[in-house]
Amino acid sequence: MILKKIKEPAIAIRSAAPTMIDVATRAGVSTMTVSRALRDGASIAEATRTRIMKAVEDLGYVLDQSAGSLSSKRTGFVAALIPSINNSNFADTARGLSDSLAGSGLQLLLGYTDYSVEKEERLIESMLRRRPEAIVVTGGSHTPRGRKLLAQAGIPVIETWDLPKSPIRHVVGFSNAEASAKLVRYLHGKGYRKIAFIGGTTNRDTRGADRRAGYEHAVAALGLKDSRVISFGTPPISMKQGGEAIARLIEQWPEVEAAICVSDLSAFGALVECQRRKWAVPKRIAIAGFGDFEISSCSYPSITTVGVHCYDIGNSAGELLLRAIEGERAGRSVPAETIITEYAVIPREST
Amino acid sequence: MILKKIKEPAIAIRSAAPTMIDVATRAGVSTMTVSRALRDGASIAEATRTRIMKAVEDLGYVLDQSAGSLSSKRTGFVAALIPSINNSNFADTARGLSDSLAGSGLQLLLGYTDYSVEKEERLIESMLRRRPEAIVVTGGSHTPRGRKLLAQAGIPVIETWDLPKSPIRHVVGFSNAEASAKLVRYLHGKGYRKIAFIGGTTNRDTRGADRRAGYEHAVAALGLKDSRVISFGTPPISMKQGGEAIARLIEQWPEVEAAICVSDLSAFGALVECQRRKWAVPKRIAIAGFGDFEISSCSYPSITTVGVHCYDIGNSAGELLLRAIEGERAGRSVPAETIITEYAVIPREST
DNA sequence: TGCTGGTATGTTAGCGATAACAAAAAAAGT
DNA sequence: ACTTTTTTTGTTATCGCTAACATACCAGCA
Repeated sequence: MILKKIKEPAIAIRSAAPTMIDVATRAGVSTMTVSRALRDGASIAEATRTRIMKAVEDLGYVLDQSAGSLSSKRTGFVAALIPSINNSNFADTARGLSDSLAGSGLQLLLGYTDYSVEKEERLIESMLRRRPEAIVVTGGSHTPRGRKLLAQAGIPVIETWDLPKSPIRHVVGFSNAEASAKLVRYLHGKGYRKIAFIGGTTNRDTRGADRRAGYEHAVAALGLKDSRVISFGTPPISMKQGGEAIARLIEQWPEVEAAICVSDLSAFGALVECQRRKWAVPKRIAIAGFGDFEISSCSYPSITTVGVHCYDIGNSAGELLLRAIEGERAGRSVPAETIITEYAVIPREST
Repeated sequence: MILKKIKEPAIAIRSAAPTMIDVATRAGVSTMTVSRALRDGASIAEATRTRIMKAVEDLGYVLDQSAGSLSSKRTGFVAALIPSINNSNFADTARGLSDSLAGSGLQLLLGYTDYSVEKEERLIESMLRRRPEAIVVTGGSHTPRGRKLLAQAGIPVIETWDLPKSPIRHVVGFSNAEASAKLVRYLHGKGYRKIAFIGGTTNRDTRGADRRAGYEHAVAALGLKDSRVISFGTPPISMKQGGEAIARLIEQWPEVEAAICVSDLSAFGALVECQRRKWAVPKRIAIAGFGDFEISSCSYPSITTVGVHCYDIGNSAGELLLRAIEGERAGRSVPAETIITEYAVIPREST
């Protein structure tokens, strides 16, 4: 009889993962003391802490944060939505964000929208179900419902990589149109007059669309008569598509002197296509990209581009969001902030 | 008196985000019914469901999954650790994983280890705190404690991108050493005899180290007297470092005929450096990479490489993990599985 | 009319942790 | 020795949801 009494709980306890109660029992303290020992900053007698840690180690216990966040009302999540995980620009932003969060105990919940606002809306909702303490999105274009969800979420919202006309709250970005226009003016200053733009076929990539708009605006402002736009491939366009696009460009407008590509990847594809066809770059045609990917500085000839501080966008967003979270928790009202990140035309050998 | 009673809760309730109780009250049902309405597959009268959805809409209610997972014991998380978020190979794997999870209701918790097993250990622990239903890691090298945490977690564990000697449980990958050896044999078959290897300085990138080992083994097996290894830069080495490395290689062993680079990025950097120095590729020196990044097919000349099915590694890992989760929940014992993914030498212009 | 078998909804009791307060123990001061 | 203060630990009551079981309801049929 006594034997049975001892045996049963022993078996029952080992079948499932240990909980804080198991640790507390083993260390001879209450769960609250265990909870305190596992977070830093709480006042615990050193001997007790050691005893608890021993029990934790013995049982292989790992704290359950979902349970903790339910009672503490802090999930420790920050949600971030980027268009693509395969684009080194956005990956850099994610890294910047992740790095700025390190040490704060916040964990990044990453989602990728595949450049679709509909997918973004679904992601916003599924992220919000996890009760993140802040959310970072890319760009200022959202579905009406997505926008509403963000606005009503009751957490800091940061839109990045763009300067939306009517931002939801905080912004960390720059004007893609203005950056693109700056590149046009740079080419104009170098003497090029017949300047073309290569981009994707749809406006799915809103930043790409903004760059095109900036190009058209700048070309008109400079009094260059015609704009020459090649739209080819579903955004984001690849290296290969950049190559095909430049072939079409030269076929359609043989007089063209320079091409601005929507991204460095397509610019590199265009450059290589020119090399294969023995069109000298920049003599026969100059090529410029956007984004300052590693490849633009490494190719031969190296590619003129617009340097964007991708990592900093993420990093600044992270710092802004930490400030906002802390402010809101302290009951202060946090004013909407817009951080404009820098960019610059980087002249290289291809123009 | 009565007025006060009515007012107070009204004020109190509106201050915070609405909970399921608010929705239930508004729709005139119990929270259980709301809970059922918000998940599919439950038997609910259509009229009731409509009424509940209306209340959800009116209140802007979003389900709290952390609370739900506490009681249902299912968090809906899958953790995945990759070395770098900026490497398109691993990003592809993450995408494959994410895609295979879509529709299952599972969400990816991504972490990057920066090629460090120590950082991996910390990440494993912080991921485990979120009680993921499965965990995917890159490679078979872990700290002893990391290994123990994984083994004791009580969830399916999948090691990827490698074929570990003693796997923890499931594996989806291939032998990097064998793949690298295959590339050596391919070059040997093309008549190259003085073959070099370019990689990083440390073994932090264990797959890179395996590739070097495979190279050395194959060179010895073919009876080629000397191995020529250039170690340069902290892994993962960049395009620029690939360029510097090949310059050193030619300086040190001018007789060298072919170079295998640890990745396509460094191979591209090496290629461009050769072009700048007017060393013909492949005539003066042949160059091969690893990974079949987009750049290797797009560069001019295009780069011979080993094609690895990165996306499939992630995708297969996802499918395997879904099976394992389902099996464990059904009480079945799930046998350890090893899925070997394909790879192939892709001959191109650079060799 | 009463019984069966299904569908639709409600009730109760946690899930595993932490906040907020309470109490006990130890240290310090007089 | 006896307060007073500080440090350490414990108690109780949730957090917001869902599992498991209980019950009400309805149609169909003998």
